[in-house]
Amino acid sequence: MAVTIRDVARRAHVSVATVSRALTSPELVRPETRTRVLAAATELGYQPNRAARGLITGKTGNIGIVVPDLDNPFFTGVLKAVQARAMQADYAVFVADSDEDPVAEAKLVHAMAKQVDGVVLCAPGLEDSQVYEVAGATSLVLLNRRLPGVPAALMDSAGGMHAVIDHLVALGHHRVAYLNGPRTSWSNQERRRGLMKAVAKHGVDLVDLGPFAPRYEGGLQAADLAVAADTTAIVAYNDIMALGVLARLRDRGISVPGDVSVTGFDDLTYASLCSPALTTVAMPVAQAGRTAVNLLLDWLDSDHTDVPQIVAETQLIVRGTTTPPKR
Amino acid sequence: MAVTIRDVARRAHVSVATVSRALTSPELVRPETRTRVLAAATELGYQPNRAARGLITGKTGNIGIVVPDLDNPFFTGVLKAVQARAMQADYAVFVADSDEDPVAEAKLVHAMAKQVDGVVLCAPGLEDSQVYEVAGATSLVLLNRRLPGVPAALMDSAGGMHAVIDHLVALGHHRVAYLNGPRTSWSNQERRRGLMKAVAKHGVDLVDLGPFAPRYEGGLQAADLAVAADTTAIVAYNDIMALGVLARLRDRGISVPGDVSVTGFDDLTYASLCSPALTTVAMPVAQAGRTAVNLLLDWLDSDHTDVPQIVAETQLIVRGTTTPPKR
DNA sequence: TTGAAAGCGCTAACAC
DNA sequence: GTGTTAGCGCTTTCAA
Repeated sequence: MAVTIRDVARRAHVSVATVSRALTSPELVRPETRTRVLAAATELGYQPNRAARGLITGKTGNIGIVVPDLDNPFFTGVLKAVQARAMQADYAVFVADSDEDPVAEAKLVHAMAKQVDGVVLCAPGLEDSQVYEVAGATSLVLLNRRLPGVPAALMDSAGGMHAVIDHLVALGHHRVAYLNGPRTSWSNQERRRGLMKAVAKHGVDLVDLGPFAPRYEGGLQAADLAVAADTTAIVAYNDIMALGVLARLRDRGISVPGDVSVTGFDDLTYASLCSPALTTVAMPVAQAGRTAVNLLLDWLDSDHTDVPQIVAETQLIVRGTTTPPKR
Repeated sequence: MAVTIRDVARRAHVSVATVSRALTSPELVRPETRTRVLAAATELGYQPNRAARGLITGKTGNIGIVVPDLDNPFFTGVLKAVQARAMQADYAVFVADSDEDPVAEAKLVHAMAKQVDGVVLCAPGLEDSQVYEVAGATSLVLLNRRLPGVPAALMDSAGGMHAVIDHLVALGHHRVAYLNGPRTSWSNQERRRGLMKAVAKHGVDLVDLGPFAPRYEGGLQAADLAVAADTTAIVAYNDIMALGVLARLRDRGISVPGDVSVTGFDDLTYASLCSPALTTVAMPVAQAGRTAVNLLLDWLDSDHTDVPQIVAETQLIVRGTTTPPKR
């Protein structure tokens, strides 16, 4: 068995209470005692049992994150930042992958609830009411989704999408296809909102396609529909779909950007490695991940009068898949 | 506060002990009692507190996984499978990212040790002695690394690299550059082992370059060196480096595969989306991830006489970046 | 088959 | 400033 607080107490010739205090509230013990306890703890290699501590304090020192797909670099980008920031704050992190299934998303939060102080939730597919329901089980911070009363780390997708249309219009495009991600996804709604606003402003002719699975395969499928609609530019819901579109167009001998311009969204690392490199919108995932953890930690000892929702800026990255149309 | 075992006991008109038994050792209670308890538990939405249970059983119901880089799809591929398999077995999973730092890798395992029943360790940079040292802290399964006495989920990288050379030789290449990953990495050693064997067998002229950082930037840097060495084929340690090589060659106006053939390793999804698509070796990451969890779970209730090390097969994927050399 | 009670490792009153 | 003690939610003897 591992070394317990009792072993340390014995070794330092004090009571277990003093050891506990020396470790968690140093100001409550005499400096010399504290030193002695700390020395004993170090010699023994003592590590407090967090589960036992949690049982009594009600805090676990853990946070959770649930994401729809760990194969999607967008979410692992968030995850990486979340885990880094959490570790810095001395929290450990549980991950769960819902496999894009809303039912699983809710279930996973509930399952985690007992073991964490709060969770960062990336659940684009969950209904609002469901989100409120799971919010009852544990403290929640939403990532990339805004809901009244729930803290959130957001990214300005609408603004990014507006910039995409501004860019295409500037190049001379008038007829544009938008490849929808999942209809109910907050992310898709936001992107579409920015799109519609820009489209209306510029009087662009919009062909609204989909919804498609926000995956490579979805792009493969969407490409043919977009081509049939005879547009000069294809705006994909995200990079992965755009990559699928690019692959399909290449297979069909349709040149990008010669015959058609294509844009993605997210700025995944690998999207810049295609030839031509993808024009896309950079999402500040790392920043949002860090922010989410900060919000969560703040939320845990706040009176909840103020519900922070922080928006990080997106940025259009113009690369090789967009040029003026031929006709 | 959440609903406890006491609430259930009260509701079912039994003692807490009976509730506990009904939930964990059904055969010890009368069927009717059991039914009554289960009903009460369901009505109340009771979920046992795992921390409290762990305190007494010594098992946490959690496993950990530590990886060098959550931005690397290779590791998130493993992670996804690990988490899926763990959830299936009713385990929750902790993740930690060491940021490629061996010191952090060891520290993270120690930090996790108290909260998990075991950990899946992806630590290419850790020294053997360090691995044994952390193995003292908790049950370990190594991923993609073989060490006597420690269970491991392996992939036949050496075989995959041998197949790469066989392929290049068959195309007519005689002078090949190998771009090393980190020298001390087990993975690089394995790949190099397969390479050396094949090179010796075929009498290929090998230019051994590096080590380089196993990242996109490493490939950027390596490309120029490989070109200067005047080889007809470049074998990269992994796909990410190969992607860097491709980008750099494109920038320099060197055609692939016209002027030089390039191969990667790992078969990341996005490696198939470059133009031309990358010839590479598929690593069975999902399979290895699942296997790792299975091994860990088995290990937990085994007598440790048998140390399983399971090797999954790799597969050469020939795509567009390899052709016969011009000269 | 069930209940009473001890106790896992720890923190938080409450005494001193 | 420090020790004693109760008890967090649960499982597991030990009796009945």
